[in-house]
Amino acid sequence: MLHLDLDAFFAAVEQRDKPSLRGRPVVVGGVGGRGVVATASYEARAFGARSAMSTAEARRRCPSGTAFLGGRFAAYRATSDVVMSLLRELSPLVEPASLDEAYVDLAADEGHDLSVEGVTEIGRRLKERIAAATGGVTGSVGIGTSKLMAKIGSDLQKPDGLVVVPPGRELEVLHPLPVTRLGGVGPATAERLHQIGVKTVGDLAAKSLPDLVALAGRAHGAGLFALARAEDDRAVVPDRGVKSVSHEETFERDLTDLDVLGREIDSMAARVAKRLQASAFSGRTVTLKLRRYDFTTLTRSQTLPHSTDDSRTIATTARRLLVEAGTQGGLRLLGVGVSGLSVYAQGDLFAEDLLGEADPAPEATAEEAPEAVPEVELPVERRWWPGQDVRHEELGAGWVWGRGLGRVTVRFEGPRTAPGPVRTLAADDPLLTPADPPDWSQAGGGPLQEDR
DNA sequence: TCTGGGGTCCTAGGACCC
DNA sequence: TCTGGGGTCCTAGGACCC
Repeated sequence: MLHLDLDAFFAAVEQRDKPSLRGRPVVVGGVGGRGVVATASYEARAFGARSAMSTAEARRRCPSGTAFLGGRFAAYRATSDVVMSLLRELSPLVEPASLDEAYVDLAADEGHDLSVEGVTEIGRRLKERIAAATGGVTGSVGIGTSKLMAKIGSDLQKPDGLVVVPPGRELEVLHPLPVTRLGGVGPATAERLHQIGVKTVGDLAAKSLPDLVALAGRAHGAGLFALARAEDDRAVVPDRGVKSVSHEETFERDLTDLDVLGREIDSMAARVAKRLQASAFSGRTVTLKLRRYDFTTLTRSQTLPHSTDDSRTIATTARRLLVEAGTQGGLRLLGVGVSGLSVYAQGDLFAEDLLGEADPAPEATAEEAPEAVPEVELPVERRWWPGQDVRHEELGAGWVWGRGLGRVTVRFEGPRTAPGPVRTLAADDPLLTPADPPDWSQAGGGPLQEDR
């Protein structure tokens, strides 16, 4: 089994596409007042910036000149797709765990030499090919006899690491590690384990199955008992079906007004419906998620008699659940989700058509979706966000560094240019427009990164 | 200027059914 | 004329992952 973990992935893509940021601290995540860090570059980690930390805290820790960027998920997905394709050349059994992580069952391809030397060479060549194909994004690779050992291995020498755990050596690698390195041991389980004197995986292995079941529940307890012994027969599942679709939003300020919140629900329901329609799914259970002013979080759900992918049905249900739950004290977050998904959808009116005919139905509802999204007039500088790709008709391609007071600051550079100049423009400059992510690949077949 | 957003899985109680 | 039992569905919440 091989596990790949791309290093500080979002930040690495930003540094690739923005030459002026190479070698400098970069933080990617929410850039608003209530944002948190998704990824910090290794330069930013040196100042204490960490994933899941509030962006405000990361700003306090990092020096001025640190880039704080919102995410460019289209760019991350495109790079992730390139990497996943390389993995699929190794084996038909590839399980992406996220944009930046995947498991590969090397044994599913009979051509591989699965000796320690053989898999080491596979890992080495894979890392080279990834760096070359992505314009320099690096990854850490772990290889072992199970998903557990592969994942542990990829974590041991980050960044740009390669660790092979030879068969038979699992426990000597595993037992000295802190229990928190096991997947499934988060803050709550770690705290309870510490209370019974368990700090390392070796400590965990000394506990009985009934003790662990009492501590963590039946499934989780049995899972911990097995993992502590390096017993792990979890298979690589190439395509885990989607189980739910949701959208949620934390507001800049807490909201109380039912009309305002209702419009937020409409817009979130429209986004969820659009994604359901795009994937030809619909679902029966609508869930509303609320986070109150004091951070207490609750969900309310209703299962409908028929599957739906209709934004109005979703919105109406969610609005009803909001009225029942109440907005007392103010809400900092609302979320709308649909679960209980099935492939054929659109309620019983259309179900017959969809099942019976090749033509997958005129999607009238899809065309109507935008009507539910109110086009709110934003302050002119709010059109721009840090990290965003833009193009200026005279100055060329660049990205947004900052904004405010009716102005926007843009650095004009791209993945294949030298660090470029900065210009401050009027936020309503008609020559400035949002742009697609830049192309980092060497389309003309020129020298690749590895030649440097 | 504390604490995101997208998910998954598990547990537990009550309703309901045979 | 004390209280079956097992399975499924629904709802809610919690833990966890990246």
